[in-house]
Amino acid sequence: MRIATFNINGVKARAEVVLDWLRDGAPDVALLQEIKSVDEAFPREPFEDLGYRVETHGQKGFNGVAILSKLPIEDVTRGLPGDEDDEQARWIEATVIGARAVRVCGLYLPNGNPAPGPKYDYKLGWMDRLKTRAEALLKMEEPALMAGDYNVIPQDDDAARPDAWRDDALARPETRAAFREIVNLGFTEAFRARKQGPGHYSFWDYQAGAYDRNDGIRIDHHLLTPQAADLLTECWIEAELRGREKPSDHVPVWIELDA
DNA sequence: ATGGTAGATAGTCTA
Repeated sequence: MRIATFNINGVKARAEVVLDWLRDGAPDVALLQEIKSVDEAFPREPFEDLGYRVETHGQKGFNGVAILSKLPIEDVTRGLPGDEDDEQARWIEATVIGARAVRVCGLYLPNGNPAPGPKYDYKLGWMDRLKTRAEALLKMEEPALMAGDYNVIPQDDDAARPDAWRDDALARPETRAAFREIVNLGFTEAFRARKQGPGHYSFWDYQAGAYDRNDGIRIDHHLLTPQAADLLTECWIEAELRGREKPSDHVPVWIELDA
């Protein structure tokens, strides 16, 4: 089972790019972030025509997540638990039925800038709720993963210019600590389980020729429960996509599970 | 120091 996470930065603007990408790579499951569309406006048909079930959790204008799956899916839930008043569409879950059943959570973690401030408080509060959901996933003792745009640069190695991000909401010490707390519950960060060292990025800003200068950051991650980590065979970043026509500012991050 | 770009939307907000 191959699963990719991809912040597409708007499904209306990116539909053709994403459809071409799906035709080329044919992931079994695609977790999409920043669909920037309400559910009713998501262009389901061309995705269904490629053999994907389409489950969306959108809102007007911003945010929004989706799960596309070639495999059967069950028990879809929307919204991160823990705050009834949170109206931002940033979380969707489903159980994907392959050779093994895998609980798949797609997430778009708040950016949090400017920090400090109310947006940063919302980010840290959201991460606290994420930790609670993560603890519950671990207790199931089944293959499960949480993947998406975390808006977290975990370590200095994950940025081309770490000093430029030092005070940013994506890299502040409180952000990194909250991310570590979740990982250290017992999750495997798939990419770092497969590859160490600097120079691996999943996002390049549209501005100032960031991609041409390889001025990137690695903020899109797969966190696996121990039972899912046992099934991990590969993890890779499809950086090449950033250099094509009309790209998203993020690129897909893939994992392959023996499931 | 500022502005540089992109998307959704319809004046700005988010990133």
